[in-house]
Amino acid sequence: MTKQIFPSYLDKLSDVQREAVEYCSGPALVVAGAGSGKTRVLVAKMMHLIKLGYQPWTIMALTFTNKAAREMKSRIASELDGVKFRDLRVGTFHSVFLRIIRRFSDKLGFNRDFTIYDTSEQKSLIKKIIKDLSLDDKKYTPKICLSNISNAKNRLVSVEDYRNSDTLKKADKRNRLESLVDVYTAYQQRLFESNALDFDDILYYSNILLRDFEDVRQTLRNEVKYLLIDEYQDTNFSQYVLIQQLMGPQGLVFAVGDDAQSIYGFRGANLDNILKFEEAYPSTKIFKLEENYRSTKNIVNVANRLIQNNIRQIKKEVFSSRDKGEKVFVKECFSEIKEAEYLAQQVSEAHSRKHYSYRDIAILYRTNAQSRLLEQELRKRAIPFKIQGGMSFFAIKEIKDVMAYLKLINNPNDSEAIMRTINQPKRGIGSTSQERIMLLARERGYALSDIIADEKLLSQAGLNKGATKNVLQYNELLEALRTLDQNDLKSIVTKTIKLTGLYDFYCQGNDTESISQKENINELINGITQYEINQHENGEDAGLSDFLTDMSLVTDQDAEDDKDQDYVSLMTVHAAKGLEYPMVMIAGLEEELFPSAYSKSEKDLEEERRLFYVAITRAKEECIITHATSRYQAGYRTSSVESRFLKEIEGDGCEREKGYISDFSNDPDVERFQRKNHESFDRPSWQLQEARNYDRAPKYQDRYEATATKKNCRRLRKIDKTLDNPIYDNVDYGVYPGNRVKHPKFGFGTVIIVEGEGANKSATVEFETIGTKKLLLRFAKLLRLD
DNA sequence: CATGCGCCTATTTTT
DNA sequence: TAGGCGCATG
Repeated sequence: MTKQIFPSYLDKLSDVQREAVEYCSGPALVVAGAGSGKTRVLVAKMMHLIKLGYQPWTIMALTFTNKAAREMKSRIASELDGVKFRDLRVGTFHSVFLRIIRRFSDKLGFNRDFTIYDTSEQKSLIKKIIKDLSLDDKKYTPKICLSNISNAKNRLVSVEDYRNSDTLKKADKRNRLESLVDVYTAYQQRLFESNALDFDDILYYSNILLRDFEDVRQTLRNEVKYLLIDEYQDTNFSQYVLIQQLMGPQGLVFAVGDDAQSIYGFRGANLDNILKFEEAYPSTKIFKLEENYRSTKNIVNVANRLIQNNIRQIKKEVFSSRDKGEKVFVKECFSEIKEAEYLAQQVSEAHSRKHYSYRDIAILYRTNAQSRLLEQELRKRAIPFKIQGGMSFFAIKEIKDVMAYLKLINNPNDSEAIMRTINQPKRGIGSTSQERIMLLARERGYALSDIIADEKLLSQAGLNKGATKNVLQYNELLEALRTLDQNDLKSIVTKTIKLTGLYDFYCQGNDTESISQKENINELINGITQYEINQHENGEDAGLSDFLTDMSLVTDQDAEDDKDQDYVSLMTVHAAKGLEYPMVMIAGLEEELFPSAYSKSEKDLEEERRLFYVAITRAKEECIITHATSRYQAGYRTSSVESRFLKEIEGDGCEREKGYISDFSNDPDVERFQRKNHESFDRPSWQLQEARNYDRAPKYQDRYEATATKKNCRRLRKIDKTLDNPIYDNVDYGVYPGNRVKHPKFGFGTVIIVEGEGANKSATVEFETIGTKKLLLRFAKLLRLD
């Protein structure tokens, strides 16, 4: 009988999957290996709970991407009659809790119409703060400040906590960043004044709401009976505590995740959350989904062999019942150019000979910069492709401008939006005037929105007549925009674009830039129309504030892929998480690249290994891995050592093809590289100033002259004079004349002589003698600078 | 106040 | 090689 209403959702499951779905009497953790049907389990769980009598809206399901949330929602809504989209409390952590914060915003002292600041707004705000506090902007970069603030919030460290923490004080002192507390303090203050939150605040304030407000806690606990969490391995401390506060240690928490796929540590994800799930929820039942339905035996075995090398992980035996399939193939290429040629050729062969569709193929890489050459080679062969990720639509200048005006309609206090729009398009309010306004706001505690509306305040700020008039006009424009009907999205947007003058500014010219700007703006209008339609279909509101809220949480990651188009996908490994392709190619398996040069600690290396694991396990049928022995990077040609991970995957089911050039001196490529390299030797520009940089190996200092500049920083300029004592040493891995190599002791050097053949080459290298602080200082002395 | 040149640095990025 | 940013110039 039940089966008629709930068609076969349990039948489709394996035994373990079904057990996990049916266990509903306490917290549970599902450790779901790659390709083990985790989404299916989550959807089945939801349906099962509804079958047991839970009202749909009492089940909260949290994901990390909008895409995952949308997929879950639509699968449930389509399989269960009578369950409406909007009844499902399924969404990303951020979107679900953003709603909750809006509901209770008065408790936090925020106005209900608060804005969410994106990364670029955060950055621009922090820059102003650094300037205001007159801190050294070489030491206090936006990146450093923001990552510290973000870390603090993710660990639920408030401004006061930060100020009172001896540990943090010591740490900052050690890093000579004593003023970070002040930056954090000012940053929070400014956000508050602008009635704005950043991404981390959403989770942070949700925690505060649950911690400090008994009534909120009670209300929410009554509302949420069961909690489902996807990708649990990627939760951070803030999310971990949030879940606990909401559900309690005995709570009905159903967490699904794979510790082997935790790749967002750099964003605060804490692997311990999944490793120590039982400690947080003592009565937990653990289910392990170990059958990989996605990939062939060879692929699963190779991936297993790799991940074995990690110490911090949950024991499990992932297996495949499929055929062995093709071997995982590892190909050594001479250079990144050869690598790209090879991969493009493989794509083309797979398409023509093996009859793969282009959309069956993905090329993955560690860094976005690697996509360019691949792009070139694919284009050469007229292979259709799409690069996933890259610049997001909302990061485009003209789109940000329009969005800033829209935000300003909604939240007049949004100071970032004011500063962005006040002279965009140009209306004669230059940087001096802008600074004067900001100065007055800061010193006298006025709100920006008050100053721009008040002639007296403007003259008090020191603006001249012309500028004052312009500011007042700008303010009138804003007032006029606010009278528009906020529930007619399309009209408010088109009118905003016209009335602000942005349309004239961007859409008039006939040059390629103007045309693309015009296209982007039209794209925005189309998107808004589509948004209105979708919202109405799902029975949800589509006012300006809904739109702004939703848009503040979308990413390009969420874009639907075109099912009818046939193209090869290019993306970073991070972006590939959760996806699968019959054929996967992974490029650039070299030390310093994959694993990244920035991942030196054991912990970081384990994360890189997991990243490679994610990459391999995207493949269903075939996996090709490449590495180059020489790579042009950041302006230099460098020799690369193959990634340590390649050794780790060697064995059954894995085949390698190494060093195909034995006599490089006759290879036209080598000659070309030498020539190219010679050019870069002669490049006049090169770096290294400032004492703080001395401990980093500088580039190309075979010949330099030292000069002192005003700013107390030394500049060494290239002169035609060879260093007295070049160091020569042998390097034992594949190198080519003219390449730069790194020696553990001597730093960077240039290959001059290479002996031996094939993979057993060794090289004599001339090393720069000033790779370290000490040596550099000595060098400076030599030139009578010190 | 707007524009252009030269200098500097250079991961990954679910929200 | 490239984008971003600060400073100097018109």
